[in-house]
Amino acid sequence: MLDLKLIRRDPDGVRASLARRGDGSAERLDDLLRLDEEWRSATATAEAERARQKAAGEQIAAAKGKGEDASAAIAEMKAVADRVKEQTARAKAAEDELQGLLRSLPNLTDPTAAPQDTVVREWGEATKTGRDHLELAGERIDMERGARLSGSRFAYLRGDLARLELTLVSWALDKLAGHGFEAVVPPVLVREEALYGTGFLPDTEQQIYHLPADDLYLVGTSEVALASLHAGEIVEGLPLRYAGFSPCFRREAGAAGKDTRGIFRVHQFDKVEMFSFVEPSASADEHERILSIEEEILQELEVPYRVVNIAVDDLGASAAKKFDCEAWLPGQGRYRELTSCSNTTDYQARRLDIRFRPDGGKPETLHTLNGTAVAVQRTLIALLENGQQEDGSVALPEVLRPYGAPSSLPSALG
RNA sequence: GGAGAGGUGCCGGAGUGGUUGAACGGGCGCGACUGGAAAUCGCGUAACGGGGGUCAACCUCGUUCGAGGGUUCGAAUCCCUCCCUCUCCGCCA
Repeated sequence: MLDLKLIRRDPDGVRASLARRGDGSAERLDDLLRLDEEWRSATATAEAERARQKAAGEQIAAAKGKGEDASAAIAEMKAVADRVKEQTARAKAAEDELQGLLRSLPNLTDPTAAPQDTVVREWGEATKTGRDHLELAGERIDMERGARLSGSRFAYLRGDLARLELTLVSWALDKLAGHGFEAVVPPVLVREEALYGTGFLPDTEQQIYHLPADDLYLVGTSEVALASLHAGEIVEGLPLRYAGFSPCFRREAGAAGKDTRGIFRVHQFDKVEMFSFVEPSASADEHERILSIEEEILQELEVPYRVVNIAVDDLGASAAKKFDCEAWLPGQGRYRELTSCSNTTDYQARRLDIRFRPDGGKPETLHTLNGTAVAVQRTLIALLENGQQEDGSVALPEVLRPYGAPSSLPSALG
């Protein structure tokens, strides 16, 4: 949610920032300003009536206390009470409409968010082509039985690969702990408020699983649960950093026919996610910091990648700026998104009412950021395809050895 | 799933229709006392919104006693819905 006071102070600046999204949100600003004026005028009227009512109420109380008859005053107050009710309702209606519009607007855009997708840098040799992850994994990625159980886009991870997931996660959590991120296993079944608070609603409803019998939603990322960790709080000790490990659920409606082979795009996957709560002045640096951790992870996993500054018209509602790390996948012969990190500035924090107290000052809305550490399924693809040998076996990165990974996975060919 | 109890300020805990933003205690801050400290005493201790303002640490009005509705001249106190916590039984990883 945007800061209403900022919109009042600098409507043109806000309009220009929103206009970069090209989604029509900038055009709704005039309506918002009009509603704001209406709300303020209605509020002033309602509060003046209310003040009169309270003052008269005290007199009635005082009179009764002295044993005097207050029935005349009470009769008179009925009219005032009606007027208070009427004006309060008017102010509430204006406020509801204003809030509704305000909540529908996406975040402002960062001036350094790119006009078009822009490659920031590349790392590693992105030249190799070869077998894809399904050929290399064999039955260790079991799509057929996954589909028999749950439908398309579901898979069993078996044997070596099931073990490798745990290795990756435990390695990642250790690494993140070294960077100050506390490990968290969050709930993945959440209330609607959490999705509104993080800006996934009303933005991506077609992606989200809903359980109507209990009115709960399955999260598409632990970002939702991590952001809500401090909802409604005035937190201390910034920066606060969390590494969430959880399954993620996505309906992938609208992605029919896209990435249908293998586990690149599935309805359920596991992810280690970074999430930071920081002071506003620190969020740009934190964004770079999270990006550098993502790069460190890919480098240590020996996966060639490139960093892309994502086009401003392609950002989700809550992000002011986003980087993707795209890994080179020899099976596809191209770069594909593996991880991603966003600076959501104060957008989620305002919706979730998360603040901090600056030195001796009044509470202020803080900034939140999120980034993928390890998206397990896609990382497995990258490891399999980049580590593949002539004979179909797969060399694994050295860093995983201390966590129990073998130096290579046996071939599934044969 | 069944049966009860309860949600009040930073914390504990009063308060069942009328100057209650909220007794009392604790914590915390400032001051006094002290060579210093403890103890003691005094004062203070929220957030949000509107309006004003030398746009500020200020003034003023309003809101907030889990959330949202309702009754009433007036609600923390009465009614309804929802959320949460606790206890007992059942069930279960």
